[in-house]
Amino acid sequence: MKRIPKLDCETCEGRTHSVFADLCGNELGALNHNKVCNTYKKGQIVFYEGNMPMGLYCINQGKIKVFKTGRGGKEQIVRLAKDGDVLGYRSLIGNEPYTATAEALEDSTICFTDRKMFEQLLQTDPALPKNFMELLCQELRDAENFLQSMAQKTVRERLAEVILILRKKYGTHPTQENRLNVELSREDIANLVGTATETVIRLLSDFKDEKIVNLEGRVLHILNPVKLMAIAKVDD
Amino acid sequence: MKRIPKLDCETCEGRTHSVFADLCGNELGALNHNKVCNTYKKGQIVFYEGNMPMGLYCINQGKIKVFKTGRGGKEQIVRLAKDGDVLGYRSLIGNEPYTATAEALEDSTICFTDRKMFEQLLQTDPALPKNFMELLCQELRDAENFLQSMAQKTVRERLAEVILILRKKYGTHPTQENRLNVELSREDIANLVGTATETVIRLLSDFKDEKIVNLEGRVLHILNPVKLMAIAKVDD
DNA sequence: CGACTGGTTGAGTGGTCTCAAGTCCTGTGG
DNA sequence: CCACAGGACTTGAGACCACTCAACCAGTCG
Repeated sequence: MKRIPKLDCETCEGRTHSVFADLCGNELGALNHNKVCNTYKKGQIVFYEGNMPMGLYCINQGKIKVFKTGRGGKEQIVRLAKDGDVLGYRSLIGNEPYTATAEALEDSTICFTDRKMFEQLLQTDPALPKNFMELLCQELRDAENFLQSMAQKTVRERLAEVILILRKKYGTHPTQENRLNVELSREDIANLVGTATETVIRLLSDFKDEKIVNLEGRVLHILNPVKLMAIAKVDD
Repeated sequence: MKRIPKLDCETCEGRTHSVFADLCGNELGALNHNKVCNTYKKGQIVFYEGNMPMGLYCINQGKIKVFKTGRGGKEQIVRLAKDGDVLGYRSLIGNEPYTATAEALEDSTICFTDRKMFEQLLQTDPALPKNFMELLCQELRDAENFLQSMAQKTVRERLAEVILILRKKYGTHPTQENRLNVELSREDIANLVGTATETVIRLLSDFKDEKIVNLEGRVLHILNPVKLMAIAKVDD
């Protein structure tokens, strides 16, 4: 992690689609004045499970995984984040220690505002609580949907679902239509699906044999999204 | 379901611990004026997955399960509710169809306020958005914790965890210290744990043999909570 | 009294996990 | 440039947890 010169919220690409989309000039100014910006190298930790949140993280650029660590050290990824997403607000609002750890999946730049600023913004801007409520509702819906998948689907079905979720979250490569715009290790995929790494490898290999995806190392192409949806048993 | 005379929010036992705890006199009056009250018999549906929410439900008295229905009709219970809890706010705030069905676990009385009133209250009372944010944060944390359990624990471990969750949520019988204050069918327990009914029966029977619980039909006594916690691998 | 629902028990199957033995990469230092 | 170490990835074999299917019992209701 390394401090870098302040980025300007005003021109931040991600912000326009974020929970801070409709901050007015004054508030933006205050936010700009208060925050600090940092870069994180791939693999570096943004915050640790168990620590108290001191403020809010906003991703300017990059990809982050948020995971809980169980007995035996096995990770369960509970959220994925990208440019424009905020991090750590769950524990900040609930005023409790982080229940998960956030780690950079690739080199990322992330801004930080302290708790005080955050609470002040929450009070001055009436749209902000509303936006956060809606964000929380979405997250909760996603979590409950995935909970159901965990409980009722096979690993094969969940893997198909996860690949579709990755496409929805991170989209496809700018120039290559079918290429997922994120590269995860087999282990990360397993920790997302909730299974063993070996099982992911075997099933991905099956998908490749069935011409549903193509694999070149961590680069994944979706060749047959329709079939993938059929396997995942999702409708959208 | 049957309409009953209006209950008074002012004297509602549950409200004092609820998200509406700090409504002022004016707002309470408006709420009282607007709402309607109904009784639901055990097994009756409060709202259906897929329908649009028309307002907010507040449980005056009773117990409710909220579940999602998967292919093959298998239910996954995603939430349990009791006196003082609000229902259906997730979809109401998110302005989307219900993603789950709510059904009475026992005879219950539930009040209903329409969307308009709800939105008005949300704007007039600054504490309300805050309370809902905190509620959503809790729910999200619980959902993520349970997601991890689903992914990493065995059915036996999850069953132990669920029994402890039931105790935490509904408490114990007024007169019998160890007796769970809720009676669920084996199938409901299975739909909570995310397993087959037969598996729940076998494992509960194991717990009984090990003197961890006692069973008389649906009445469950926790004889050895320490051992239960050890099995569930939880800390609190 | 049958029909029905909820609970229980048994047998067999198979999906997934674990363990173990490699192979393939990639970065590093000589 | 090569050798090497370490991590990521792959493949195989065996074990077992949990599911499904099926039969049966107990209580309840019309």
